[in-house]
Amino acid sequence: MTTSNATPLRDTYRHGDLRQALLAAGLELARAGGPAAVVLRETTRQVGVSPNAAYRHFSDRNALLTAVSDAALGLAADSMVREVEAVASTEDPADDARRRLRAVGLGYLRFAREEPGLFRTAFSVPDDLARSGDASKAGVAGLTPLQVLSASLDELESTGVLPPERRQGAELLAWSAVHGLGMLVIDGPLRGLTEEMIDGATQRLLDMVERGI
Amino acid sequence: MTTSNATPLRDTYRHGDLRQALLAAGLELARAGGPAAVVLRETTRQVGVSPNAAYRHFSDRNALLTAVSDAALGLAADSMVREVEAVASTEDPADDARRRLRAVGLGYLRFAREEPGLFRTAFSVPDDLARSGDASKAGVAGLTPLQVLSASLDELESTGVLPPERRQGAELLAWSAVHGLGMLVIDGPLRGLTEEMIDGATQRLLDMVERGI
DNA sequence: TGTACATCAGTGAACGCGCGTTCACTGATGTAC
DNA sequence: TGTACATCAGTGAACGCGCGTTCACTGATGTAC
Repeated sequence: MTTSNATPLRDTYRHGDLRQALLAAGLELARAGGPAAVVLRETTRQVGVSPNAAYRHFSDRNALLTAVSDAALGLAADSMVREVEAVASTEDPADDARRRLRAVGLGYLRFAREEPGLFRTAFSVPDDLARSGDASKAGVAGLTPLQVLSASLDELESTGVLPPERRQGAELLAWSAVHGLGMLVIDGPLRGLTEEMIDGATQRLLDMVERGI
Repeated sequence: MTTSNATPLRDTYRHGDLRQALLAAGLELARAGGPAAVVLRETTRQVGVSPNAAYRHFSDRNALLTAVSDAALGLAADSMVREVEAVASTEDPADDARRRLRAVGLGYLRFAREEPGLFRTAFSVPDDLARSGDASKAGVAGLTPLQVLSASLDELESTGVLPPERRQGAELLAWSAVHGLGMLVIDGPLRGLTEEMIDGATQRLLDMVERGI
């Protein structure tokens, strides 16, 4: 099964592009039910194809889930980028950088709250920092979530807000804080909080990151 | 099935205490394989009892998983309490309080790293803040993880380290930071980090919480 | 104290289900001459 | 341009598996008289 994860060598298929169609169907299943809902047979059913047809494009169920998970990470990146781009620039670059870092966190948490199924799927496949910049995990802007965060932290450093000695590894701190709140809010003990409470907690959490990073 | 979740009315059973035995077996399965490994049939197999015997003590598989999850939370609380108790008191109560809050976080992260299967199981059953103090989630000290954290924050306030206006909701901030790091480290993109790197990240994360809470 | 009876924890067998995966195949498409 | 052939995306049928759950039961234990 050499073509399973690679770009197909031909560009004509009976189906059109079954790989893409399966991926899209898998994403919808993940959106509605998280990683466990990405069932190979159901995915093919959605597309209207026999179950084993999937094996032409994915070596097994796990390869499909990984592809769906990567795509979900790309969508998370999109949400983050969208929030960052909504920040208007002023003549105070340091303040802009600060507000953009907050936007990164806001976009991440917005994604977790609006698409909990995709959020859980994005982090359901064990990953590695070394692969957190893979193009397969990038959104439409071409950046992965980690890269969006890193770029924001770079800006924070270059504008003098973040001292250089605190720059290295700062990703882990910001990411942890925001990831933890996301997890606790969608699945965990903070599930029962009202929208307003979550908004408040989010702002205070971003304050903490800004102050403590 | 009225006796499923309650304490049995009789104290003699053929098995001794099947409910407890199933719970213990479920915990071992969770320890090794996370929540998905808590399979009802496998649990009864471990105990040496027929599959349907479990239905005398748990209304269904989900009730068993919930009980296992609660027990795992209790073990997390134990780990936190152990770390807090290892902090020697000095004549500086404010510094003691600070170091004890760090110990709370350290115990939480130690549990996540040493028992990833139990950690994941503890947070696999959707919960509610209102139920985060239930006795079923308490460890040997009688406290749940949230209660251990709250007690530490109370101490931080009473010693004047944490201003009263920042006390409310401070649980969410500390919890999020530490929970996120735990999740990212055991399952997520930070899985590949060395022990030393995780230790370093932990210290910096606790610095951030202390500074930013 | 002895006996008859009720309780109910655990048994044994079976169920339907849906899953992931494999097999031998078919027939539309692309290509070489 | 026409024909023969090779490729290979998708088919149809089947598999073994282990799951959660239900059924009618049994026989040891506790209890009432």
